[in-house]
Amino acid sequence: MENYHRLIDASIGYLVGRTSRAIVKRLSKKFSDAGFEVSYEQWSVLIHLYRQDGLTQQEISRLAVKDKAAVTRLLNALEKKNIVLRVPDRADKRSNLVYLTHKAKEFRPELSALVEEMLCEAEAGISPEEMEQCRSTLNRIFDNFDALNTAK
Amino acid sequence: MENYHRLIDASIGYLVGRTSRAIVKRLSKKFSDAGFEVSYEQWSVLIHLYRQDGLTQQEISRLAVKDKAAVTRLLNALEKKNIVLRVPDRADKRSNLVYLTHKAKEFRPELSALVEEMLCEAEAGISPEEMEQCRSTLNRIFDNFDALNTAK
DNA sequence: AATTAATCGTTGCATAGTCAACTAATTTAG
DNA sequence: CTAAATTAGTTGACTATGCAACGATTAATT
Repeated sequence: MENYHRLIDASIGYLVGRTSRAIVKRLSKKFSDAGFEVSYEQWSVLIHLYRQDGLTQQEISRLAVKDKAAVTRLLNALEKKNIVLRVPDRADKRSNLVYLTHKAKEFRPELSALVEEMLCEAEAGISPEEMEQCRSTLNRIFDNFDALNTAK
Repeated sequence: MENYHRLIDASIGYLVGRTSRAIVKRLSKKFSDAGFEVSYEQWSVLIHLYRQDGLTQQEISRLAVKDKAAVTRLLNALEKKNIVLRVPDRADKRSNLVYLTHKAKEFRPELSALVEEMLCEAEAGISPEEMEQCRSTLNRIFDNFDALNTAK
């Protein structure tokens, strides 16, 4: 009977899919409860800018592992809320350089704290070694697909 | 500097998110290349029906870990393509029982084979023990969030 | 038995993600 | 140096997701 187990409950697609949705749900709730008008996905763009300001959209797309069209729309939302700023690159007129506003810098610590909270919730009852092992395996799986998706 | 590492590259949200998207992308390509008009998400509903026919939409929603509105729409798409069939439950007039059509049963082996292929690609160069460990950790993480998301 | 609760499914609204087509700018080849 | 190829970003079309509100039906209370 249980030829299905491998295709469902034990399928890595099922496991990462539902975990991903649960995380988005949890962090979105934390953000909105705390009164921030930032979605999880918008955060996933912001965090790269917090690490380094003035990236092009292409760079953000690559770092966040999202389609450049998705990045365009996330930035539209963030720009409308005065959280980021697009500045045309004078050296290459095709590019925009994306900068954080003062407002964005101001609430960085609070957002980071909420994300830290979420990460702790995720890891409850799981040893650091086990988490590290899991991260490493997820990286290997992603690399396997990345090679296939980009190559062919 | 690298306070950011934990919030980005090593963040479980980042890792499961990008892996999930890579899997959806890969399997969608496999399905469409093979000429099937079924998306990954539609498959994620179908698979539960292959295991057991005649579920209610509520049951599918719970099994697939998706909002019931999402299930309604996936079933609309599947029904339009004559892959599933909604039958009003005579015992409880609020419910529909969802059945597979002959067509769906016919292409089950081929779809399953493509999913198996994808799972093998995912696990390339990773030992069975490591995969099992990863699955177990992902289950624990999901359970952590599930408790929080449903409880509060 | 009648009112109140809860449940099943649908719909409207909002956010995301991808692909393909397109414009504008830049780089590479001939 | 011009023509072709590449790159950056935007837009439109399509799919998927979740939340909240709703009507219909069933279950629970009193």
